[in-house]
Amino acid sequence: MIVNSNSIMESNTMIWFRKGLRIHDNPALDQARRGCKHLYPVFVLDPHYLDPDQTAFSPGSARSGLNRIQFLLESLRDLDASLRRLGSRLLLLRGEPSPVVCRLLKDWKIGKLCFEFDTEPYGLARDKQVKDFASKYGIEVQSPVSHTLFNPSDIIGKNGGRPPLTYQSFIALAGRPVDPLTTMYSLLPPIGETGDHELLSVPKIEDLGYGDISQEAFSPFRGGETEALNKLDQVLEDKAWVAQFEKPKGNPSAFLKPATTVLSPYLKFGCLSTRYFYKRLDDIYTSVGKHTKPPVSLVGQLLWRDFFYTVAFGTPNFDRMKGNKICKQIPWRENEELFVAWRDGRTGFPWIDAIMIQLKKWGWIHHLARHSVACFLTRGDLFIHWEKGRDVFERLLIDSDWAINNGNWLWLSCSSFFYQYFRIYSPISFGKKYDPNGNYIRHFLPVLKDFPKEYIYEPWTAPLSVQKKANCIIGEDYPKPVVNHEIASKECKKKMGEALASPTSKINPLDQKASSSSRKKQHHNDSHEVASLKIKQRKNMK
DNA sequence: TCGTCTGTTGTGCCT
DNA sequence: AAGGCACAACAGACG
Repeated sequence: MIVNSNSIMESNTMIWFRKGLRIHDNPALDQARRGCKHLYPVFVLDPHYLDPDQTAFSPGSARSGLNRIQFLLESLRDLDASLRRLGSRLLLLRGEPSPVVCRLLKDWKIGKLCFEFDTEPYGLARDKQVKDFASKYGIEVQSPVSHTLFNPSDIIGKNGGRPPLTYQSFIALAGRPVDPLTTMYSLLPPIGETGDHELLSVPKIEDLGYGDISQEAFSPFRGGETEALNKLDQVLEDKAWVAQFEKPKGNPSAFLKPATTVLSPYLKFGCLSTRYFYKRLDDIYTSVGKHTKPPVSLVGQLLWRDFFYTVAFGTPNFDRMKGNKICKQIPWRENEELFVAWRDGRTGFPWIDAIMIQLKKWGWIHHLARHSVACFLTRGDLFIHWEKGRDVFERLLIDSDWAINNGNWLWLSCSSFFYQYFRIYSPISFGKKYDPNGNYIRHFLPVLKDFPKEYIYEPWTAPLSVQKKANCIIGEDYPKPVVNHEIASKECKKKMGEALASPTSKINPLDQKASSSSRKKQHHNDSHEVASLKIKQRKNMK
């Protein structure tokens, strides 16, 4: 703790925005604006996040698809506008965030630095550099936890130093979250001298070197706190819907009016405070009386978010199979061809492909749609590593969130939390039960739009005359299925059963040395199974 | 929390 | 008035 002896140092404060791109319920901002003469609101544009990467599989940077970059820029534009209304503005700089912030701290003679605590490994490493620098120069640092309902450290502490691994145990530890701040600002302290640092205005996506992007379909969801609060009001208007919300009952094929709130991208960037959202929901529950409960209710969804944040924070290598103590070790297979077919929406299963196209175009898909394609890629059909799928989601989703995305891939692939590996989503009947006419498929896969509904989920079974009439020949205009679901899912179940029963599924190659003989044996079985599956697939293609 | 398939039972409506 | 029919809701097997 730095003593408040140096009034010159005290007078300059920096609020460093990363997530938490909002004014409302922003503890870091609130702490920053107190008792300072000059307030410097900073955001650092990271070239790795923004600049085009030609080697990536979709338009975007090394770290993000175009839709999420767009969402971030919109959020920054909105934040800047809000700050300007309060007599301030967003100071935008470009470069690697930590060194840039350190330079600014020094050049602007900052006495106090505030930023929202970030629990992700990337954020922790980034912030450590800045904290070390600050402590070296006697700069006070405040980093309140406000991205989640609870402080993951508190929950882990209450649980004896280990993160709770079930939702119910998490709930038992959590209690009620703290109330959001309700302070309304009319004016923030002014910005001081900024010297010769180049301050940018929020770039347009065209300014980032993406050339002609008019061909890319952009997400229908706009970023920013203003948009978030408007959407929240819209969602909460229908109190009966809010009170009766049950997550598993949503319709994944609804896209004109999605079955969930689609507030996740705003939570991801902190355009919407999760504590404020919680409070608003709680008020509705109180006024309505009868309402659904966790885990299925809307509040239950916020708690799921905190659950995954907590486990992710307390689990080393949470985003990997190897070295991850809570992750089953499963001999996933390598198959680039099948993986690329999945990623690019060319599996030949219209339900799967339509979802992957919506993901690419919108940057958002329904929760159960995520389940469908994740199951298909991993334990359901292709038996490909969940990390490969995780990477695709992480890039394309506008709401992609490190803890939640990894948590759900662990869940869906039966690698952690959930192990009912024989519960496999059918790539044919699951979608059909919600959307028998196939409107969702027709919309996202227009090549199939004239297929009769009898065949639209399994177009390869349509007689050639039907294919001709629909102007879409399977194998030419739309791919044949890459696997036979009956056979592939049976193989997967067999392999999952063996993998989960095997003691090696618990052995963690980085922690414990598996005996070399058992490893060899496992590898042998693995390649044998892949070979036999390939033969079967070839047979089915005919 | 969030599977699929099949078979049974119950319901509403028609003739 | 009883039988036929379609369909929803549910239960159990499967793995």
